[in-house]
Amino acid sequence: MSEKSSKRHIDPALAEARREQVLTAASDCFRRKGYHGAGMAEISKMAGMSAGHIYNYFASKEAIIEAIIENGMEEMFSTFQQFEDHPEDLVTAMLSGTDNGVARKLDKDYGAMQLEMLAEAARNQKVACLLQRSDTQAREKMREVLTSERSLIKDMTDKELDGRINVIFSLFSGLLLRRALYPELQKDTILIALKPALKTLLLPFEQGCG
Amino acid sequence: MSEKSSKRHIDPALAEARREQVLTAASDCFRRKGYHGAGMAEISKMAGMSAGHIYNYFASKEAIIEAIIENGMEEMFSTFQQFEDHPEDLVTAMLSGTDNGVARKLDKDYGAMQLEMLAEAARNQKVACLLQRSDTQAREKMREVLTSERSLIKDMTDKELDGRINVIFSLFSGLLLRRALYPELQKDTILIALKPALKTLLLPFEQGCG
Amino acid sequence: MSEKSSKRHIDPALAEARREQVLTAASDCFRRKGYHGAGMAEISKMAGMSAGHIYNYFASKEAIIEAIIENGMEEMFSTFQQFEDHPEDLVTAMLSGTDNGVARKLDKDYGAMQLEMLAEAARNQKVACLLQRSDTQAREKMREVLTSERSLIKDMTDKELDGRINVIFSLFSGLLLRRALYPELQKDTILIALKPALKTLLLPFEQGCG
Amino acid sequence: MSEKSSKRHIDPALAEARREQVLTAASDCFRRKGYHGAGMAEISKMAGMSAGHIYNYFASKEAIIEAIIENGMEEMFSTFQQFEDHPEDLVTAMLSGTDNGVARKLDKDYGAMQLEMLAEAARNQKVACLLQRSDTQAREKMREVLTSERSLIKDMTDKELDGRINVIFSLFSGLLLRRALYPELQKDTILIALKPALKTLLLPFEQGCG
DNA sequence: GATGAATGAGCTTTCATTCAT
DNA sequence: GATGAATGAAAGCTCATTCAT
Repeated sequence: MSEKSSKRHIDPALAEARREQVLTAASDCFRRKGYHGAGMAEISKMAGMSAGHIYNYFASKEAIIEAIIENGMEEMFSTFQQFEDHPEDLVTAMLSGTDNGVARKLDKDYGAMQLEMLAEAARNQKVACLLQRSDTQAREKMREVLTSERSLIKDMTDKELDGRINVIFSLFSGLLLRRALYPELQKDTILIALKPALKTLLLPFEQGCG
Repeated sequence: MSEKSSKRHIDPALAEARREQVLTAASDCFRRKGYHGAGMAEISKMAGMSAGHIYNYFASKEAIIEAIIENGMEEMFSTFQQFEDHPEDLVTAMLSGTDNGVARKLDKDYGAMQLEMLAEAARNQKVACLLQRSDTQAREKMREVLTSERSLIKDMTDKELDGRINVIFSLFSGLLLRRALYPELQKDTILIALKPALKTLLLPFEQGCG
Repeated sequence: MSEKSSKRHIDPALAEARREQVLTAASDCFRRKGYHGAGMAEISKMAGMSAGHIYNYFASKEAIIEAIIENGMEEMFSTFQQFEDHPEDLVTAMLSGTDNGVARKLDKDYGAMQLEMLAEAARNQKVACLLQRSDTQAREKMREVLTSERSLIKDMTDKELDGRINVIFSLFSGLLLRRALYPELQKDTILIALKPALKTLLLPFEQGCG
Repeated sequence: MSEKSSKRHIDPALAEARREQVLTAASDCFRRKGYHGAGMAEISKMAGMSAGHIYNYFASKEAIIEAIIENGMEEMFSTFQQFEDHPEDLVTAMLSGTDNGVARKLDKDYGAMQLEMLAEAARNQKVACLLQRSDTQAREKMREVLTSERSLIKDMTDKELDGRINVIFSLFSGLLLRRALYPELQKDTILIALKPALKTLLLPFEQGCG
């Protein structure tokens, strides 16, 4: 659970700065070489400190990727935050938010790191749990949005709601793989088809799609 | 780089059989343990030959996974093959094929290996090329289907077509990540929302979606 | 329990020879540097093989010292074997056997290795168990000798017998420490006092010692 | 080699107090974890000062154990001190003192540390010298006792005296090893046989032992 | 063709020690 | 005097790869 080494530091600001150095360096290394391919030696060199010293801030290499994931979780939630802030109707809000979402998924570095973590999750229970926890929270936030007063599909069965949410998430996270498999693909090309699909998923199915 | 050892074999048929033994064994090991988790010792035991002997057929461990990807390309995108075989109308065909597609994406070991390959593509040019080539072929096959006579959207701009195809692919491949992030998710829950979304993507957008 | 790596070897004679090489080298290193002070690199160099290769014969560094102990146990039993082989009366037999026993305890290398193992036993449960098992077997062998027909103290209480055996063992094993603390001490000087003490411990106490 | 750091201290009394803090803490740690098992971090925490600061008082970790041995010498062999203080006859005095001696030798932590030092002596000349010097002093003290007027064996050859002293020491120090090899052994069981053996060693051999 | 013994570079991690503050 | 951040040289161990047979 606790990704931090239990060592006490006299200057917490310095310690936090050092932790950030390590996380930044490690993210970069993992992205380029993968979790298993990146060695502590390389990470330490890039972080500008000795390998041994890293262990004053992180208990293990595994603790480093866990911290990276936890950092990433907060960022993910900001995506959903904007839906609540918008006073407009939900479909419009979500569609306008989509632009940013697509751009992020198609970013090479962001995507590589996400894929690396997902692949690691298949073999590493701890990593899997962190990612699943994060995903569950994101789905719950989404459920709140979709069942709020202004939602047009607020009176759905739980199961249908679950299906819709997961397909929406699938749609977005699948873009990660598009980037890997078709790097030249442009955001606006995607949006041509993504917006109608999303609209379908945010409105009652019967409505006009017979 | 080259996935085959350049060694000449006196009995090419035997050599090919041996290569198959190795690929079969390695696929199984990689699926269960991951690329990094599976060792040559384990692969060689399962392939029924010595570890050293494998190097008469493959230049390296990396060459093995490259060969697996190459072999696996057809299967990987065979989901779309069946669309051509069906004489019915396209939407129906695709929806009926969806069942199998979803099931496969939700299989744990299959998904883990796919993710591992995709993550590897982010840092291994050879792997990336193989996967991209495979994806390109699949998209072209899809394009043929969607522009065939029986398609309802055969008169689209290339760009819109490209967008639709990529979003459809996104939708399916995103399920890989759903499996990793939400293992309890059931196929039928997904289908509730997946089918309407797919229908939207296979019909003209104006038609009934305001 | 099993001190051997589970790896199968096609030529057991070669494997056994390699194991011996390692055990000989490791004994020497442990003697000179101690268990913690001797590194696998040094052992492997002295054994004439790579460090990695040692792990084909022993599962860990700990397994090596365990094997050394187990080898030493057999040797220890040969000391007691001679008591049974002698047709003479017990006191004479044991006294004559004492010469060898003293000589061995005073041997520098033998003693250093024994001490190293005993010190390790204080922190390492596995090592402690092996040594204790060995000691228990030795005490039981001794008990058989002392309660055999020709023994003059065969009708003792168990407790007194236990006391005598342990004091005899103490007397001999204490010589290990004499060697460390007083290296110039000669065997014949020891024997002057050791033999009468031993005689006391092998005869009824009342007999003439009032 | 030199157990003290050569650093000059402005307040020698404070420096000495700090040295004692370190030695007390280190003794405790070594006793519980062994020389190799105890780290400077742990010692420094227990000593109430920073790890780095210890190096103002001791040149190295090794210097600490050397100082401990030097400090501990008197206590280590104080068993024999009491013989001089007793006004009674020697055999009685020694036998009564035996109780304490046995108890101490059978104490687990005390014994573990003694063994560790003795093992260390086999490879560390400085440690060996300190221990040998201490042992020599103890043997000389013993020699004085055994050649005092009240001793029954005061007219012995030097060689026989040396033999007797060393066997007596062997007998006691061998108990250290008994504790390691047979932890359940009780003090009273030992004493049953230890006392007669000791008596033999403190009286002329001819007297009643035929 | 086939083996598996053997290598050696690499891994993560630990810890005695140094030194700027 | 005193700190603890920082170092760096090990440590034990793994494993893809090579090669004599």
